[in-house]
Amino acid sequence: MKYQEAKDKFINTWGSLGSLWGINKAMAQIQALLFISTHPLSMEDIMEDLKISRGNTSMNLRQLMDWGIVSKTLIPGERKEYFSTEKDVQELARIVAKERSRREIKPVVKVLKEVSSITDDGTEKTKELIKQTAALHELTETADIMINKLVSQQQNWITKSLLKLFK
Amino acid sequence: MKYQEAKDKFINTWGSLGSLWGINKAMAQIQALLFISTHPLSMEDIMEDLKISRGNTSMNLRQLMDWGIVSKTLIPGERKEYFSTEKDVQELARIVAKERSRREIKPVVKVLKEVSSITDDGTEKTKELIKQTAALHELTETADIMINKLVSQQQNWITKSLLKLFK
DNA sequence: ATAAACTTTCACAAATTACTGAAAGTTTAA
DNA sequence: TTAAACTTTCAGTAATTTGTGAAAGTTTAT
Repeated sequence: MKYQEAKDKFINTWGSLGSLWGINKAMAQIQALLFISTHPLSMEDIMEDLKISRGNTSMNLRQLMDWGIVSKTLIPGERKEYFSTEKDVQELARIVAKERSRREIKPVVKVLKEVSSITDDGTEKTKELIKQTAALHELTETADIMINKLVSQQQNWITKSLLKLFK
Repeated sequence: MKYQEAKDKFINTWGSLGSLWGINKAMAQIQALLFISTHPLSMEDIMEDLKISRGNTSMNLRQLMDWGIVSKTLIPGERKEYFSTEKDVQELARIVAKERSRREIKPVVKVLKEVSSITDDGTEKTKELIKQTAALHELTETADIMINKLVSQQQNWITKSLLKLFK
């Protein structure tokens, strides 16, 4: 497999994986492209390489910047804006986990908590609703906390100890 | 908040959370409905409660059964088929994690491995591609292993120890 | 064998989501 | 202050995903 083929394969695969971490295809592809690039790229570069429109590129770059994954890099003497992505995968994972937690998991945990706190009127169906949503609440919250912790600060240390523990 | 209101809120919220674990809205809602029901439901029951068509109900139930989350429950003397879902949230989490790993993460890990194994032709861009995809490969594989382990067998014990560790 | 009771399939429709391209907006240099 | 170089916005379009409903299929009782 040659460079170009490998590159395309990586960008495509990573692009379709996007849905798994909650971002769209173009966004994931732009990130992938920057991730394996040796230098910051301009909007023009990205458009050409991925064959997507100016508007699409602009909007997705903006989103990636909102997520804190991509940043503008000014190149001295150049008028154009250049973009580059966080290159440390651990840091990348940290950012993604944090953002998803904030945007998607937290609101659900909140609703589960509310629902599981309704007053028990003694009927079987109410008891079941309370019991099951409470269980889900606990699970979701626990998973959220763990993912965030796992993925953050003490990473290397914890990752290694846990892997040992699990083997 | 009364029973009906709480129930609707739960079903809707859980439904929109669906995308997070890779299933569509109707599928997540059906699962949610079964999850808080005190007894197995027929297709008719589900259609009426969620106001979705027969075809939609049938297809999504089938998918839920493919995932191993929902099963047919025959009620003696009844002609109709009844459906119920796994009620243990831990078991539920285990199934979902396993399926997603199999369907989505594994293939990506495979591609990352391939791409990071291309022959190094000495150019800077090839070195970068190899280096970055290798890092991603390691991270993805580690995350996959950990999630699967976390979510499986020794759950209670491990969950508790880890929560203590992290507090 | 027949028909009633029920489920599945699938062509088409509706809804949602993503993309385009051109116009409007912004910044910089002279 | 003007105009060139560049970026953003957004209305309209395209692509994708999800849902419908009726016809076809299956099972069961008689």
